[in-house]
Amino acid sequence: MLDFLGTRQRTHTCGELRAADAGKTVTLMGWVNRRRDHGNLIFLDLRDRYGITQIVLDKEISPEGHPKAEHVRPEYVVAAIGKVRLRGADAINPKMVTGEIEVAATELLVLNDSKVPPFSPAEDAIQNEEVRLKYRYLDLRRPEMQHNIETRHKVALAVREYLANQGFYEIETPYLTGSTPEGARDYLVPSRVNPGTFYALPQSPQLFKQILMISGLDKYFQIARCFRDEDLRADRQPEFTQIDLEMSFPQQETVFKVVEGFLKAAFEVAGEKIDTPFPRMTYDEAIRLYGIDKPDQRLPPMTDIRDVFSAEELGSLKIEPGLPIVAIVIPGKQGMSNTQKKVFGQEINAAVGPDLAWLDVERLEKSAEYSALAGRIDAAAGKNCGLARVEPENRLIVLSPRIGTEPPAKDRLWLYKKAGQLRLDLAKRFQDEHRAFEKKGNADDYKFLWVTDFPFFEWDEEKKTWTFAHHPFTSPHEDDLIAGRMESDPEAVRSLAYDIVLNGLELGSGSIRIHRQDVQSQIFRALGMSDEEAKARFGFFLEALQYGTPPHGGIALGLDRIVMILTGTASLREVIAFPKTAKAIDLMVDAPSAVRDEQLKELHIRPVTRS
RNA sequence: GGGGACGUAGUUCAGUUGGUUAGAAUGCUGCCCUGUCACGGCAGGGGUCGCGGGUUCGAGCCCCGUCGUCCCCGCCA
Repeated sequence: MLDFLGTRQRTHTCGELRAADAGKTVTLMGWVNRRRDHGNLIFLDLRDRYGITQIVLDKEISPEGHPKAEHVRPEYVVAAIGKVRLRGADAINPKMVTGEIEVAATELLVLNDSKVPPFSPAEDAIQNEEVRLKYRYLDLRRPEMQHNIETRHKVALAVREYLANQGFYEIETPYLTGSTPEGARDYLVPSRVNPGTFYALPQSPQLFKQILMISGLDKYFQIARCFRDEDLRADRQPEFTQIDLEMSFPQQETVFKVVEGFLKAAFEVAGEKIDTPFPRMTYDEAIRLYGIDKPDQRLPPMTDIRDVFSAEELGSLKIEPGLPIVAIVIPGKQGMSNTQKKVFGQEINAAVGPDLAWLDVERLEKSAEYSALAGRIDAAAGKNCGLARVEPENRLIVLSPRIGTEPPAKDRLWLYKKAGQLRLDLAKRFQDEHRAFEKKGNADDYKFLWVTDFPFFEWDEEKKTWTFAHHPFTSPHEDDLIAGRMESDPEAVRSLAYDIVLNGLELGSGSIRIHRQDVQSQIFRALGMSDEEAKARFGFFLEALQYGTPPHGGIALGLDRIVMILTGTASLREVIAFPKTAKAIDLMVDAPSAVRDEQLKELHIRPVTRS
């Protein structure tokens, strides 16, 4: 039998009563976390967002409430009315913040019952993610998830507050819109009143925020939902949230400062201190030192050690001339048994492939012929990594292209990327030994980095053409424009695009935009895009550009990823209230789903069955 | 699109070389218990071994297919 709430009101939450509250008459409401039945004495742990408080039902104190408590089960919703009292010295629970007190109930209202849940919110996350997602409301009751959602809220609020104080306006942009210039697939929404046409859900508010600058709004931000119909990953959901901003008349550094400011504020509300400003690194440097455009600086960089080899050594070791020789340090990795070394060797062989040779400097050290070389390698790599020495505290692997190797292995970029991948694979493989990925509770836990000077063009191997590396409204370096490199040497043109990287994760990406119509046309021409094509895709925007566009630029950061790092979780699903599976399915609402024929007809859509 | 891991009770898992009636813990149900807090004690119930097909005298176990979840590559610039 359920009780009616009547005019009862909650007086306190389940997380706030302390010893100082002893004697107060209170009304608590919440979910039954656990029930411990001792016959004439029943304990209920009452849970809400704020915590857990122990309620005692004593047959003598509450002859009516006690029998109700006998029938109460986990996840029932109850109201307990009674007096806060101090627990006896031996009954204090030091594990609970409310552990010094309990509520001796005089009255118990059973406000709602519950089916037996498929898993208990009182326990840690179950392995079965399918069940967690299907019963998301139960999963979200777990304190851990409530903490993640709380952190997300606090971060978003801190960002809003910071940006508002810096003079940014929060402005909403449409969800029902046209295709934006990111390269991903669009989610399409059919138009009923315009047969055969579709809206696209925004991959980002890119064009709108630029138009807001043309509109003279000066500083814009939005915590914006974005949609991209691409295959998913642990850190990629089909809909995700960006902290999106744009400002007029900025230099790159102006944008960096704003981002550093709100990140500092955001981390602070999550209880983490970070140092600003963040270091800067060019794209070329990132590739050379880390083999990737999003370096994880919790690990030592790579070193090109070609210079320490003598001509004879290069010859006798059969190393391809003219290409880098890359040394990779595996921190905190030393002693291996012969069996381990054998397995290790096979793993690296598989990872580097047939075009690259590799050697373990420890082996080199032991050879009479090369021990001096080993010392020089060690010194060079150590210096670059800021280490006094590499072997034997750390392990040193050297990677070089075999002599006579064919393209693509002859390409520096290919080699650096391959080495960078190996560096990460090895770091992941030995993370239990070096523990570089574990939080240490200081500012070093968060290695922020600005990566700048991205190449403007990118070679599309599939389409055999140059394509834009960022998006087509990114401004090239003025110097490269002045020097005429757009035509003469497109590969060398740098863009005013920048990424913000944290611990090897791309947090966000932005650029200074093109504000001049003549430059914009030049870019489209360089990309081989005809005036007609450009007009068809972005006509409204090109038109807008011609009405007094101020220099402007901005950035967008993944809110979900920031919260993921702050909560130390391994998947975006842990920080999104209602996420989707790797196949973009919402298991709780069962979306996407088939719709009625009439609905399709109304939308002028006919399904095609693929054979 | 490709590769990998997993799928057995509500949940977490075990299940040997293919061999009787598929087990454990926990949760669940009932009874008992006035100081527990992962309470405890006694008793009980609970299975389409993801699904379909095949091999076999016999399949949770072997084979083929399929579905689902997760991870990675491609993709997402």
